[in-house]
Amino acid sequence: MSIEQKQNSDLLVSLKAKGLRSTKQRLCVYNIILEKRDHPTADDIFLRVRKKLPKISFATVYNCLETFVDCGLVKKINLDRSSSRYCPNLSPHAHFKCATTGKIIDLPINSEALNSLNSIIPDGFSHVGFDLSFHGISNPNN
Amino acid sequence: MSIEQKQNSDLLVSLKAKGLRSTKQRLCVYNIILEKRDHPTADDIFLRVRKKLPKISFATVYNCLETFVDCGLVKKINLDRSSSRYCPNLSPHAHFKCATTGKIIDLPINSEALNSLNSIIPDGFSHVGFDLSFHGISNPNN
DNA sequence: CTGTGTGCAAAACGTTTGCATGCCT
DNA sequence: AGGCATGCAAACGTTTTGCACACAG
Repeated sequence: MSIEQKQNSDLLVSLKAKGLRSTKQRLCVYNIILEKRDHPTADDIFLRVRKKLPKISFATVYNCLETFVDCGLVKKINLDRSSSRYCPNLSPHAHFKCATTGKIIDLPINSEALNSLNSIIPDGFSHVGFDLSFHGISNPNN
Repeated sequence: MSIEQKQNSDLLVSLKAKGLRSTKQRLCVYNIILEKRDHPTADDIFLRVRKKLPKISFATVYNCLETFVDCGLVKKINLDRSSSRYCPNLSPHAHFKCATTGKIIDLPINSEALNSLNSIIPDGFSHVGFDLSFHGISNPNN
């Protein structure tokens, strides 16, 4: 089974679990997000998907993305007021935005650092999720 | 010297250091941000400032806010795609957004947790700043 | 006086909506 | 066959812009 087929079957399961239909637009958008994992914006995704599905609309891209976020398949990240970006990395991680290259890099968060993050939250607060981003200059080798 | 005078003198020093002029609009916007410290949006600020300066424009509020952010007097926070919010707390802290009340609470970050955050960043990366936010349910007493 | 900051209106930008049509199940 | 998903265009909310005027230094 190819990686893409594996990915599609993940998608099918997740959609079915939510009572959602499998469409070629959803499959294509999902594969595009998994392909480069470069934190594309909705517009980036629209342009890439249109190469394969020239008739797809912007609204459909947004619909698909919202569906995936609701299913927990994709994370929406808002580093600033510009476009939201979409990330298929579901394990605990932070984002580092390089001021020089503009690239966004995933930084894994180990359990020790995760505990430390939890310690910031006062007792009695129920903690559902977090967003952590850094900005600076990444290593030139990256 | 009143707290407001102290605050204004901070602003005057910071503006002067950047070669910027002191205007009644800037003083008023700055005081509004310091007053309630409830992470107001630009629109919130506009409405509050207009009570004191009825002729102020939206563009001026945005200009002031951008100036303050550039001076490092105020932090701009983007928790989601809705309006940016402005925060005068300059010490290291995270934000907790309560899903029930919608309130945003500052959570101080001690030096231990700060070190832990730094440990997430790979060697060779120069780290300029971070943004950390949590969402969940805050303690009902808050 | 000089020119930066302001007020106004319109534009820009990313995203969402309403509605008719298409297609998955 | 039924109804959810799509495509289109227009609307939306937030923020930025261009320009003439005001006022701080």
